[in-house]
Amino acid sequence: MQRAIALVDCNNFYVSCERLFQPALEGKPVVILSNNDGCVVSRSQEVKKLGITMAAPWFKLKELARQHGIIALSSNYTLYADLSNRVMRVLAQFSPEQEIYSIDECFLDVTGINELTRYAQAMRQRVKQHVGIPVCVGIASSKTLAKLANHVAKKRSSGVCNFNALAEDELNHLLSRIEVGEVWGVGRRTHSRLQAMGITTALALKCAPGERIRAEFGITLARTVAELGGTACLSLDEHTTLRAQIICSRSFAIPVTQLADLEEAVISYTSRAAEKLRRQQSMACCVQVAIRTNPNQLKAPQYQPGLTLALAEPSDDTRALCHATLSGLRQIYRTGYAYQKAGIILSGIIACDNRPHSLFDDTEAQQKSATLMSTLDLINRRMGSGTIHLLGEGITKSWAMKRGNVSPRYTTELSDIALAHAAPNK
DNA sequence: TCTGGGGTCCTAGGACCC
DNA sequence: TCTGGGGTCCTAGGACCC
Repeated sequence: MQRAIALVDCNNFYVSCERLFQPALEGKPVVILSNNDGCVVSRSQEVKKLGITMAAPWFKLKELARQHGIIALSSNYTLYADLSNRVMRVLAQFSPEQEIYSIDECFLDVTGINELTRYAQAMRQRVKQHVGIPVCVGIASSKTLAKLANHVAKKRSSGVCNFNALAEDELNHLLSRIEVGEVWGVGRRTHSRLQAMGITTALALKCAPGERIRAEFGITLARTVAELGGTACLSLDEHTTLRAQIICSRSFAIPVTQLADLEEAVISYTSRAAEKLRRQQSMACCVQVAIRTNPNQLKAPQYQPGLTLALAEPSDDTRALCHATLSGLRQIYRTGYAYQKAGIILSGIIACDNRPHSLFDDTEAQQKSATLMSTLDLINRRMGSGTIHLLGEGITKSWAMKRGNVSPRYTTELSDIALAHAAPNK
């Protein structure tokens, strides 16, 4: 039986989330900005038509935005994450095998289902009805082809495209009209190298000699070529495994020069990462800390050090992890630089159940730590993130990022719901 | 003046071992 | 002066994704 993989992708996800709660934004050009209102991370259809690209720096677009009356909102990840969960729960009803690939898309194994096109229409309708977010569905025999089918679906009013229902020459005709850079796994670098070889369309890549691709580009692109030919090389990953690394990094609202401010930031990021670590019931063996100056500030002196440290024993205790990241920070910090960003990475991640035991384990201290951490997590979940935190995180956080125009957390914060109702409907 | 954040996979090269 | 071959493990860096 032919394998059938569906890729369901939300349309302009962050913009659609905002429109759900501010219907007045419907039909207007809207962009959502990254942290610090730095660049564009989601665009409405009207904005895409103006030629504004993904990740374009906002400050360069302000004049164009004024001319066209573009509405810019700061990103509100709490809201987007909550709506994403709802979309994914609805889609899970359509297949027992679901891979949540990103905040706004998932793969579903729909092998063996009859009338796939009608089935895909049912997905769209149910998500629209239950959550209010518009989605498009692409179906094909491999994940890479399903991504391309979705690309085609986005341009159709039906919002659905099923490659499995097409004859070979019909499919090839569609692929011949898609630029090779649109193929999943072909980034900027590979795109220009392929073009230099005369491979400019998805069809040309599908027909490229596998061995030459393998030799010149490596195994990853060779798999992509096989997938374009309908041979599934990538399986659905149902995320039962632990994350291999947990990253927390942010740019500052203003350049930071003092060690004390960097210390506050690093403690705060380590605390967020430690929460994630405990949420997946795991411990880390290594921490990495990195800071950097602004690489776009070409004239300023540049410095971007990083340091990885092994912990004496695996830990999920915020205090132990902060102790390590702070010690790393103090080793790499130098005066005389204007730092723009700091980040930490937890790695060497193992499940708590697999923690190695040693003769010298202090069981009592370990239990105390576990109790303290789970109490901390419980309070922060109930009372709001950051209710209890280490004092070293700082109170004022002068370095914290700026978000000029953020919407209320309509679905997750009681006080914001009240605010939403009190606000006059302009 | 102002350019995000969080992740994965692959590869090359060094250290080390027998 | 001459200085093997093969294996493993780790890390850094590159490329990609959304």
